[in-house]
Amino acid sequence: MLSTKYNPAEVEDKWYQYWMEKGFFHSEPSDKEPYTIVIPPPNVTGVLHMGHMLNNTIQDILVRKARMEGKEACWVPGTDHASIATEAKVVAMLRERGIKKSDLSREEFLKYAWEWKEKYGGIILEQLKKLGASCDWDRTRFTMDPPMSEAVIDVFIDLYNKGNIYRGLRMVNWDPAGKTALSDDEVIHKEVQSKFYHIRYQIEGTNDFLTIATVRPETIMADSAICVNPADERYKHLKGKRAIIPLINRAIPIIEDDYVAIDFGTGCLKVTPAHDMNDYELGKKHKLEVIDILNEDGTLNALAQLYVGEDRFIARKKITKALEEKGHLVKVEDYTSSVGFSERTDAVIEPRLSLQWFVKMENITKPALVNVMNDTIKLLPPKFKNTYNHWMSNVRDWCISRQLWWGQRIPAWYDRAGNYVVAKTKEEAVEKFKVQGSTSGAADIRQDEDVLDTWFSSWLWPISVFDPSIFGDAKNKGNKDLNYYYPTNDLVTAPEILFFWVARMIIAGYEYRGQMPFKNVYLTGIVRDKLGRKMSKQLGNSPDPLDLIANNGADAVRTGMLFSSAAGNDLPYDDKLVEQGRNFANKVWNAFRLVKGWNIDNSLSIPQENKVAIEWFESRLNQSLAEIEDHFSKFRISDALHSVYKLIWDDFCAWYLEMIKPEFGKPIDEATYNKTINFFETILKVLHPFMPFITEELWHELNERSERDCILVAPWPKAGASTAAILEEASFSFEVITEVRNTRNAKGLSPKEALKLLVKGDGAKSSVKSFWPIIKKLSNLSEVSFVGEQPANATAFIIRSTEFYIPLEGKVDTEK
RNA sequence: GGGAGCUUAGCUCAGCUGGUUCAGAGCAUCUGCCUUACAAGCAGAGGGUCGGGGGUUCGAACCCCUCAGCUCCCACCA
Repeated sequence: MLSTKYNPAEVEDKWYQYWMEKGFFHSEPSDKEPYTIVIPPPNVTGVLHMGHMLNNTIQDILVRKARMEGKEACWVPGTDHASIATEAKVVAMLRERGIKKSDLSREEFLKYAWEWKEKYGGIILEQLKKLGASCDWDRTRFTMDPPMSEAVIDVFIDLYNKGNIYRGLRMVNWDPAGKTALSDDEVIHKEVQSKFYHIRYQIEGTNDFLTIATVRPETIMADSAICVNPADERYKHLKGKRAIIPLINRAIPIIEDDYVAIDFGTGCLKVTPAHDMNDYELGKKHKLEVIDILNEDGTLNALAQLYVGEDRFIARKKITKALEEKGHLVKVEDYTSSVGFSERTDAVIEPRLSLQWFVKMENITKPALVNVMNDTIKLLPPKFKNTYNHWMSNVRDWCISRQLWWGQRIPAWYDRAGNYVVAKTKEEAVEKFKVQGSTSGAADIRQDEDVLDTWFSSWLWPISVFDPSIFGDAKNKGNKDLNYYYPTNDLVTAPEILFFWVARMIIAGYEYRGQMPFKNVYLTGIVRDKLGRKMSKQLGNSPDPLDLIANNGADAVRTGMLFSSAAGNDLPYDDKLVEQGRNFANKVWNAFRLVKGWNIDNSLSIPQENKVAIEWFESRLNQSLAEIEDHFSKFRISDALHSVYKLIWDDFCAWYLEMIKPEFGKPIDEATYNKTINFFETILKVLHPFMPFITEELWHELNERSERDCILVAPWPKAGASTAAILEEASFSFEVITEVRNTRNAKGLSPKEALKLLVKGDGAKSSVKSFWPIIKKLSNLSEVSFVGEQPANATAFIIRSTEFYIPLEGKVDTEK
């Protein structure tokens, strides 16, 4: 006797292993139409969280459906080296072991990092298997696999040779204590009580003054201009004049820019391009001088003229005093501002200009913009097109150097004089120096210390997973895999990386393949908790996905996640959803138990009502299949699941099975039974992409199967014709049945009395002729007779203009 | 500050082209049922000024204007 409860634990691992053993997930180029997805590679040291679950469930659904449709389905898995996040984790791990990164050489640090990667690198992929992800594991890639890294270097060199990579000044977060640049993620912003100093500058050639407000008076020696808003009436008279920096008496221009807020501070802004991110941009725009007055340890240098060698904060105190003495300090206000601190040394971050590597975007972005706007590449939901357009039309050059060790090291080499060449190896670099007339040998040159931005490797992902060898070699058209699988079909990812990653993959796709990397981009929402907060480790508000799977089964978790996740909308997660998924699996299981328990009598002929039931369900099934197909074609995956859910729970279980169910202990006729098995198989197939495990299990329970006859490769059912008439008749009949049951139940009446109370018609012309036996069966009304001759002693009831008659006398079956 | 979006039942949301699914679904709540597949179930019920106001239209949850509230992304304030 089969348990009334479905037990996923007994089933899921078994089938996953079977699929793997039989090689069902593996794909090779073939005659079939390819269907390809590349996974958004999770951080190599990451663990599975709810966002991954949602994302990968959607991908798996798409891949499984494509596989059933007879396509050559290929889902490429892999991981990302995620330089910042991984390096931070390794640093933290070392710290726990009492090792400071600063005490290690680059080589030693990288050795630890690779050890860490080897140890934890595979975890997340193993977790995806528990979810049922049907990836082609033979194709697993890592963004720092040697060939993948080589591709990244090739691209750098190629773009450099084409003039699309340059060295430029950029503000970085400088840690004066650690004497190192920090990535944005290593900076902790804190609200700090500070002072707002109002300082007056004399206007050249007059006895007038203007007053600026600053929190950093020690940087006035680095000022290049004073800026006011052109619309500011107060300062119209200053146009074209110059102001004199107090104490050092240097004259600087007064410029106008609407960047300056009229109502903030005094409306006059001191522009200090060397020591403020915004001022730098402003300085660039107005071609101002950049005067860097700080040393790398945060002390003032000779350019400052004053307080040379003093620390910036000491200098601040001293200069404030000096300004006050000279009458230049108008007032000091309390002010709260956000200040960046070094995560490593807790020193106040100094914005510092340094030479970084940039990708010049204007030469390579155009096809990426055009082909999204004209829907060659479709963003789903399309609302993201606006955002994309706005961003791509205003792209800034991409700073690709990162002050880290974990990643692809920039292939630039410097000689002692500071000249540089870009070359793949040291030997090549020496050669290039030689060509330039430099005498630097291998011992004289050193490689750039920085690594490349993680996205500079992952933007190649859809190409390099298939063939990493094509970059920087215009003649290389790529291998068989690349030509077969590229462009891929769908990309499923989170909207927050639309620009970081998606846009850049599109750029790289056109630059290196002259073709889009994927056709559709499905943007999922963020998984949130009940309070609407993003699920995160810190908050501890995320359930452990593996626990969820262990307790409810992967099928339940997959459907649970999908029940409420329209594309691009956030998913408010609730355990109830998984429970609903589990209940659904159980419902399917019990439907199977019912059918499995029937005895077949092949001498029985098919009863009329079963014929009708079959005809109806066939139509209803086809109607649903068309609906499901429509949802899929528009990437309404959640809606597709809802349709499947309704088809199975309501139509198949609640109506169809009840219609054909033989009386207890009695056998079923063979024709009905066979047809029912048939239907069951079909609904299992459409359910398979959502619930791969239970469907595979039941597929094998319903029939004897050969070794490779698995539901995951069973042909996807196509919608046939459905007859409107029978669907209409059925829905009307269901109304009648429901009315009869309800009226009687609600009022505790006999059917006879109940029918008198039924709703009167609304004018529709409907027939229930062929459904009459079914109505009688399902509403337990053996004595009710249908339209036509009104029997003697009968009373009529009407639903929607159709009359029914019930005898006033005689036995009315109320007991059943 | 720049951009995008949201507001429909207690909760989460559908509602796709303005008109036969038009006021819906699931969950939650309440009522009655351990009924021979399923209590992880079945049969029912209640619950709404479709954020407020104005407009266009024969007709508005849907289009326009406006007000209010919320969310996200980017840039971050001398």
